[in-house]
Amino acid sequence: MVRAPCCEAMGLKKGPWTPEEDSILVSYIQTHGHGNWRALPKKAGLLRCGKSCRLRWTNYLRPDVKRGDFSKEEEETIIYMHAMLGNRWSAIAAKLPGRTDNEIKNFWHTHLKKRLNPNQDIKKSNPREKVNPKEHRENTFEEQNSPLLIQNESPFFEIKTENNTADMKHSFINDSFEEYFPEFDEILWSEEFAVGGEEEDGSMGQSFGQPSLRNEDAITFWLKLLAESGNL
DNA sequence: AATGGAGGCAACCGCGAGCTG
DNA sequence: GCAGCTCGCGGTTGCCTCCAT
Repeated sequence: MVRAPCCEAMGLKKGPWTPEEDSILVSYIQTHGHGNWRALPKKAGLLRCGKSCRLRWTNYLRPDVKRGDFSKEEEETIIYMHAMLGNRWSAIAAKLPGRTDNEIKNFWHTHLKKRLNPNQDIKKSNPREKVNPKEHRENTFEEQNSPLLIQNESPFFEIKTENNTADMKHSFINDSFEEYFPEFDEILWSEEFAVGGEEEDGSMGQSFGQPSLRNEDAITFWLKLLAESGNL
């Protein structure tokens, strides 16, 4: 398959968006809808690629995007969802109306990650060091799929809040997940783990497909499995 | 007041999935 | 079934701001 050339080939603009560009994009979409993103910038008269327009719209210009600090509830939701889903930012964002995956991802990396793993602070000696993306993806498979368990080597985690009033300690194995997120299984099963949804290791989809497992049982099963593999 | 490092955030890149002809 | 295209996602980068010295 041949990749469609992106922006740079056509001398299109990159970098931060100006207020003028924003207003052009907003007014075009409000009038015509976004339709085909690739064709949009040309029609709207923007020197940007469609990808850039889509990103700008979905992350910042959409009217329903919520700006500002994350609430305590939102933080806790992110932490819990991340513990369950790993770096599935879009799935986590689906649980937080008005928040975008990019925003959540940034928030996680800049605030929550450190708070949850103060000792495992990302190697800071050379933060801009280039990493081979391919290699990186392969190496971080475990982290992506069971970050909580890898990071803490225990099926527990603590949420440290600024005033420490909401410190929590969860046991995923013992607590009822639905207690915290009654509607979560809807996302988990309909969006994320529906037929063949997650098959990087070649087994997940298959096992999740087992109709005899209740949702909670299945979650428990996978958490136990991940916990065990983390101790190997 | 100048400067250098660290942190935060907006934006880009590359890949895979899904759709269509 | 295949090729080409678009879209969405997650990882990464680069710039800007803030703060300590």
